[in-house]
Amino acid sequence: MSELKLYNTLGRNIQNFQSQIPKKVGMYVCGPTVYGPPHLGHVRGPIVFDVLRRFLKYQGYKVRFVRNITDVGHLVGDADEGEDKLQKQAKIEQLEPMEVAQSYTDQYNWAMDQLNVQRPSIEPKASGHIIEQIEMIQTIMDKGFAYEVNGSVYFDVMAYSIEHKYGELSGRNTDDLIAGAGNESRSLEGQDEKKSPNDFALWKRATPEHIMQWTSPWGKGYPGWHIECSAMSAKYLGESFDIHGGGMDLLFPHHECEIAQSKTAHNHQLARYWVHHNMITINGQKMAKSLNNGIKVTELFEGNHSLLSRGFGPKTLRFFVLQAHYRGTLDFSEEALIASEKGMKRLESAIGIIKNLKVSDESTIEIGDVKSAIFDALNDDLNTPIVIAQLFELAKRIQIVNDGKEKINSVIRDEIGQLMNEVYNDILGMPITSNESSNNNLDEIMSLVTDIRTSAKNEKNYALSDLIRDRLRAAGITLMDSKEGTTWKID
RNA sequence: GGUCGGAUGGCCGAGCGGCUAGGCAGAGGUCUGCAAAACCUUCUACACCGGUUCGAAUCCGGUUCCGACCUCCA
Repeated sequence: MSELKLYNTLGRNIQNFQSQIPKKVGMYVCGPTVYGPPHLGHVRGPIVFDVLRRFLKYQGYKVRFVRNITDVGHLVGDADEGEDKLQKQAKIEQLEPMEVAQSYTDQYNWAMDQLNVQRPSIEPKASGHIIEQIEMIQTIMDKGFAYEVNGSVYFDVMAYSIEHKYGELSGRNTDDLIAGAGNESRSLEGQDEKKSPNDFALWKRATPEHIMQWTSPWGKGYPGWHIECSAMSAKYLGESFDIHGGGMDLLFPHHECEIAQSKTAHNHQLARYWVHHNMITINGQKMAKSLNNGIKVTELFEGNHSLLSRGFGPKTLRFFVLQAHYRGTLDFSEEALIASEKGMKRLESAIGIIKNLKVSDESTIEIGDVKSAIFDALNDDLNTPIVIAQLFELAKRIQIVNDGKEKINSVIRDEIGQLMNEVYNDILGMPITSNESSNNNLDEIMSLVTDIRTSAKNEKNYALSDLIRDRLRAAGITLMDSKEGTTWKID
């Protein structure tokens, strides 16, 4: 089997993956800011990194997967004038800020469970790591890379730039940033306190009405936008670890700042592989809270949205996401979702007939080529669309055998079953639903009903047979007639 | 304005020098009392203009359009 290769944003090329410690991987992924219900945009990253995590595990790695919860709240855009997001929501809802954060955290985790995204090994909260963040800020200050002004602490990008390259990840240079900064009118709070427009806050002085604030060596305040990830990743994964993941929109400034903070505090690189997934777009535009074009996960599941005529299951959403490569944008539409859903069902119906395939002594089909194509694709920067295409190829071969055009022996049949299970279920994280009903009573009843209908059909009493079919359909059960008899499924 | 990505058939999406994925939709067919489902077969592409090459969707240059980031965001 070939080696895993990943596109590393740090270096902007495909690189062979090698873990720092043999057979162990430390992985940090930026989690949600819990100030609103989960929407479609929140979904792609977790699914992508879940597949990466599952694939690493499949290859025998022990993975420690850390995904944070940002519950401290950051400054919001122009309309909200420096008010803490969580505080703002709290006022609206008349709740404790932590109650709001907890509620959205629960909603987020519920959505992740629905999507079959495995829970992180550790899910640290920013609010629970204020001490670690303060300590890290202090270290950065002690080393001369940060300064205090009026109870706020800023990172000194100029001082950092003497020995380091601020912009190594995002490909920006500080001059361009300054040129760009003056371009539009952005009157961020505290801009004038900074030595350079490039400097970013490590600690922010809190105004009295700020609910979420903590005591620090610089007075009451709250941590800056980027320090939590640096502090918490170091605590749980070490000062240098293997993979740091996140959305492309976090590349700058968030990840760039994390690198600067960690390099100055710890004297070595933060993560060795930076993996960024692209956005889900809607009508070609990214979906974001700030653009107000988001579809909530619950709206998608329930079909309760102007762009949807009905609901779509979490599995469909997961399949939809995995049908595109993680580094490209993925354009959302109901039409595309329907396409994924139908394809997924077709694939799964093929999976469902594997165990019923008639075996011969010999096999006229092989699957070695498909198997190697699948693992080559996974190793090639996690090319899940090709993996899925190969699974369809496998489905095709299953059907050909089922139609009696080719033969299969029990060895190959079991191999197909195992491959499907490993790839589709274990690695892609698509749970294979069993066709067998867990309800024996229902089986008995349906068996009776279909028998009645079959005898009605035999007597050419089509009025009765169609009535049964229509009534069952209304109840959510679809009957399918074939030569072998009538089968049924619950929609 | 700066930095970085894109433009593939009706839609979603792979591919990254020759073998021209895959899914959905469309068309035809098998099956069927009729349906549905399932299965089989099949038609539509590489934004535009040059160049390199025996050969380009794929490499190079230019043009047009689109997006992301530079301000919280997955």
